[in-house]
Amino acid sequence: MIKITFPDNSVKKYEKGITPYEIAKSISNSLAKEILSASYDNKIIEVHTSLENDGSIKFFKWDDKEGKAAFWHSTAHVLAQVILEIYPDSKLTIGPAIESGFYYDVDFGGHSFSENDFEKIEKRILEISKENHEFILRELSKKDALNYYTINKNEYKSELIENLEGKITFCDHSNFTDLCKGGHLPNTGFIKTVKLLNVAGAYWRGDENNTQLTRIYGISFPKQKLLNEHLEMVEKAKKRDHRVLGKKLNLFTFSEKVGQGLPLWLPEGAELRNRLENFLKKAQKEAGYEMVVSPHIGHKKLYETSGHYEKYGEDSFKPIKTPNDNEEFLLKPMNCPHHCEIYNSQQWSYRDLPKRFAEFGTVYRYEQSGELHGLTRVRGFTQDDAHIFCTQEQLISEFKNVIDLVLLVFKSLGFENFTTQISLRDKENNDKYIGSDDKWDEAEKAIIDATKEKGLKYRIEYGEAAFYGPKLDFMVKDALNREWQLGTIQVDYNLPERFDLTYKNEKNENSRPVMIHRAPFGSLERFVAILIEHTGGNFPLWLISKQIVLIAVGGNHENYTQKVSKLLEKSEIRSTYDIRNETVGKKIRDAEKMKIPFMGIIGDKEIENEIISVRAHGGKIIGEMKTNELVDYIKEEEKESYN
RNA sequence: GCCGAUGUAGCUCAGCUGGCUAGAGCAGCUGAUUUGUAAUCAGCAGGUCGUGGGUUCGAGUCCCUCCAUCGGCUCCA
Repeated sequence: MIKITFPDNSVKKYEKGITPYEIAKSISNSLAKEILSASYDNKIIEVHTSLENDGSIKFFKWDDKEGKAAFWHSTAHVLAQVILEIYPDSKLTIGPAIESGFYYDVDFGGHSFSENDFEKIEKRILEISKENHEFILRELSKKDALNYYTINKNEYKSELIENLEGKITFCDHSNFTDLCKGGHLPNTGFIKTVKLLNVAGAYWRGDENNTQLTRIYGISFPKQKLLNEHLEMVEKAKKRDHRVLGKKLNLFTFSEKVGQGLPLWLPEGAELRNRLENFLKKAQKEAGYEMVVSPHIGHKKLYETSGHYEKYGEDSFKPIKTPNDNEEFLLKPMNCPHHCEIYNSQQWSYRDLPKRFAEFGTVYRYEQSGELHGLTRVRGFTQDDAHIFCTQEQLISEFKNVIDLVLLVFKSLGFENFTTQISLRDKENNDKYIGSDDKWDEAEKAIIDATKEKGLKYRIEYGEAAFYGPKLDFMVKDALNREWQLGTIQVDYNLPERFDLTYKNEKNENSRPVMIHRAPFGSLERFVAILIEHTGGNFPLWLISKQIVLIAVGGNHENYTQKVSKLLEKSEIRSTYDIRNETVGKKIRDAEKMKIPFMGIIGDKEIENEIISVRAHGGKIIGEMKTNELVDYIKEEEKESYN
């Protein structure tokens, strides 16, 4: 007998060799029906795995992350089976579950695979699923495993096995077998509906020098209803897409003639963007920053000095030449070299530090065409950049101050669900980094301590640091759950060296300052994009371009309406009016579509009593008020909208 | 850059297997209406069907090139 502990800490004795599925069944039939996966001593196991020792068990259902993972991974197996059935010459590689669904990477050889192939595959997956094949994991020696894929001519699987230690496991179901570490459904019968979503190219092992495989994405569910719900959710999310809303709300546009990845800000969008800039300018001024301005191009030598030309020159826009071809300039891909030269324009004492130079600097980078994405990935964008030049001793406190600034920005705009990523050096491969180990250790420790102290949720990524220093990034997800980096704080030991930046220390000796790159928004473009998706276009009152629209009843009350609108504007309420010859209903509908927070109705009754009938976006009636009351009301609401 | 898909009016879309002057709704313009909390009615105008080439008696529809967009991969100073 073995002792098995349950999540509620109760312990029961079972025959040795019992499986999680049998245990579930012993508790109740309905539980057994719902069990998708299980773990034993916190290790994911198969529901048909025999338990030989004491341990603690957990069952996973559809509502658990682990349950979904088993479900989707198992579906990937059936997908693979069908692919081999239809395309016997194709080679399978890997097929994991992902956050929402699964994929399988396949080498189809020369065959071109497209969405047109989906239907027959989906149909066949469901046919097989209905046959209730059990997933059975079995162990093989490395030799036998390699042998299997030598016979079946699959060098991808062989490569995977070569890199595995210990026991190799295969998973069988129906007539299909696949190298697999485990984590499956009891049987295929659970899969009631499957939808293949798209085809993509993906390089073997994520390396672009390797063969490009065909990746098939899909998702499956235990009930048809769940699939429908999922598809509805995706449709809904698409409506929040900043590219869709940006068009509807007249915020920005792109033009083929201007060029890809080069956004054009329309008046409403530009106003919003200006307001964001002003907000940050004010906060930065309070935090001791000084604004600087630098040109959009810089001499090639500047970037040779900074090292950027050597590292990225090939992938950049080509240099601009002078008419006599004697000199070359680059569109600036970053602001730091300029700011280094600003620092270098005079001599500093340790008493002057830290210097904090800030600029809304527009930069140009040649991003690969396939990478461009609305406003989140563009070729010309404006960073809310600043560079802090400080002593090594000041680093920690400066770093913390920057975190505070980023948090202020995020809080004011209602970003609550962000995560942070600390990017450190690769532990093994230390050569590619610039600067002494001591300084790196100190800087890395400073970042980790500061992040912990501020109580931030963080994950550490080794090897993700820039070659010049470690960094802390603030990540936020978009409408479709894709993660984007917004704010960033980076420590830099390289540029002060390359630009020979100095200050006089207490002993009147030249000392090297440390540099911090930081951008709370990251870029105005990406930030606005994510802001659009977060708010669904319902921007906070302090930020939105038009706070209220005054709607004249009929076409007749235009003078009074315009007069009130001007009065509001004088009191710094951002007001507009609608005196078109249209019905009130129509004008309200239009204002609703443009997501204007407040609507003020003005007709005979209002003119007579010198009041305005106010309605909020979404239909809530605020009530009737005098102009000055309305001003106070909106101002109060605006204050609250800062969070 | 790579894999796959898409591109028809300002916007959202229809146009089946190639066949007379390419359609609709919204937006726009004109007129009527002077309106009370999410669409008043009527009329008009608007398209070298992304670009360039090809196949065909005939191309929005089939093939190729390029451009752009979308979903991924790689990349992201």
